Amino acid sequence: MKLATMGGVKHPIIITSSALGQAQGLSQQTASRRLIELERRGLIKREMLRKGQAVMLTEDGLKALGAVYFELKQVFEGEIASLTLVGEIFTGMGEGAYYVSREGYRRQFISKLGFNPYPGTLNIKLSDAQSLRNRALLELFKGIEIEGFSDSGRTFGPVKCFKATIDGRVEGALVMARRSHYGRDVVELIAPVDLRKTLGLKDGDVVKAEIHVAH
Amino acid sequence: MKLATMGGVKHPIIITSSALGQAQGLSQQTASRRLIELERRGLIKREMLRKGQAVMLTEDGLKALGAVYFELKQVFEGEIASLTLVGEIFTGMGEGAYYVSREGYRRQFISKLGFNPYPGTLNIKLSDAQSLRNRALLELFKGIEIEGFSDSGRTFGPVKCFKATIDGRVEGALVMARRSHYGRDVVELIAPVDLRKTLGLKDGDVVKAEIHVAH
DNA sequence: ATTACTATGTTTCGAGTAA
DNA sequence: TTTACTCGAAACATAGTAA
Repeated sequence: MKLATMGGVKHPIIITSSALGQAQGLSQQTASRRLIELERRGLIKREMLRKGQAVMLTEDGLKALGAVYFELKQVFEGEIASLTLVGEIFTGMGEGAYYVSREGYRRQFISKLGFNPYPGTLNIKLSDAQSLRNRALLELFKGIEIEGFSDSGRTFGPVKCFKATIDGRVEGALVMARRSHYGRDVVELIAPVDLRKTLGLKDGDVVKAEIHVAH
Repeated sequence: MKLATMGGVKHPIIITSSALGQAQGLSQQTASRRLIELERRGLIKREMLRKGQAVMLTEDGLKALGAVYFELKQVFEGEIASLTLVGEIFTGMGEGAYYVSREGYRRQFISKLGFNPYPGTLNIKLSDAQSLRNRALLELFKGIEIEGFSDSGRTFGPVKCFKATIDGRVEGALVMARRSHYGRDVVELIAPVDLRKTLGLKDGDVVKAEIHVAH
């Protein structure tokens, strides 16, 4: 938490173990040992410098902190209903259309999301820090589970979904594969209609998705 | 936190020490000891019942939890607006180093900014109109107050600081003396490291500082 | 300068158990 | 049943110091 409040979420912070200890009212040795332990647990990444070290939270580290934040948020503000993601749309290589139209998935989309998805996904590259944080928080929610299956010798993994309102106008869903072909800063949306056409979007346009997270 | 998430904020919750321990992956003894300690510190109120005890957070207990919540909120909601200042660096007459390394200031920098400043300041002459406007706006924010003090017959005045991200890489701070030896178009930055060395800067180079103004 | 190891002291934990 | 004490064990912190 101290590292996060010092700014180690966005950029690495350059700090010495003794300064970190001092900031926490602890010794240099304890700060050093804790940094080692956090690194071992994969919660931070470190790089040693001549004067101190560059420290930054990992995705897992931010997630662990998010779990605490979340619990407290529920105490102070009640349940969270939705998270907003903002980013630019871009064209993928058509894998989205392929997966979405697999019958094993399509059937579940219809029964669990309540709509027959248009064969294609809208790819969004998240741009701002808030969206990246919200994307990390989404990992903590259960969402709507789409089960994996096998089809003609291929296996298709399980997928987690969230209902979403896209640009305040279209009801669709966010789909998150356990192992995505994109990085953590990309999300994919589906809807009963062709989102590009319906919303009049082209590559580079900014789109906003409100993700509904029934707890 | 566990007691709060169990509902002990509004109404007392009725619980046994062994159930509380189990909920936290701890023993009955530890849960009991912790309840005693929380009560001693005035963070909870208790009433023993035949089967278990009625436990509720006090005002102080909720306040203590709130302090943690707000710190995390700033990490995740980014409730910190920021202003960008751009300008050319130049060499002063070494006064910066003198002031920064006064123990009366240094101690406060460590406790209030979270780092031990490198003994020297990076002077920036603001070049564009936007930066000059932002510099003026900074006067309106409270910032982080560094108190004045006396040392061997000399008085050192109060200083206002803002945490800052310099060139998107280093976390430091903007320091603004109430009565600066420079004009309104000059700002001074400090950081835990030698900014010139770390960022590879020389006189005349343009540097960008993102000033965080706690809301 | 740093980081981080070793040794030692201190705090925290839980088994056993009294009330 | 409970709560909570005692006490040995485990975890954690810091001083001293090597690299």
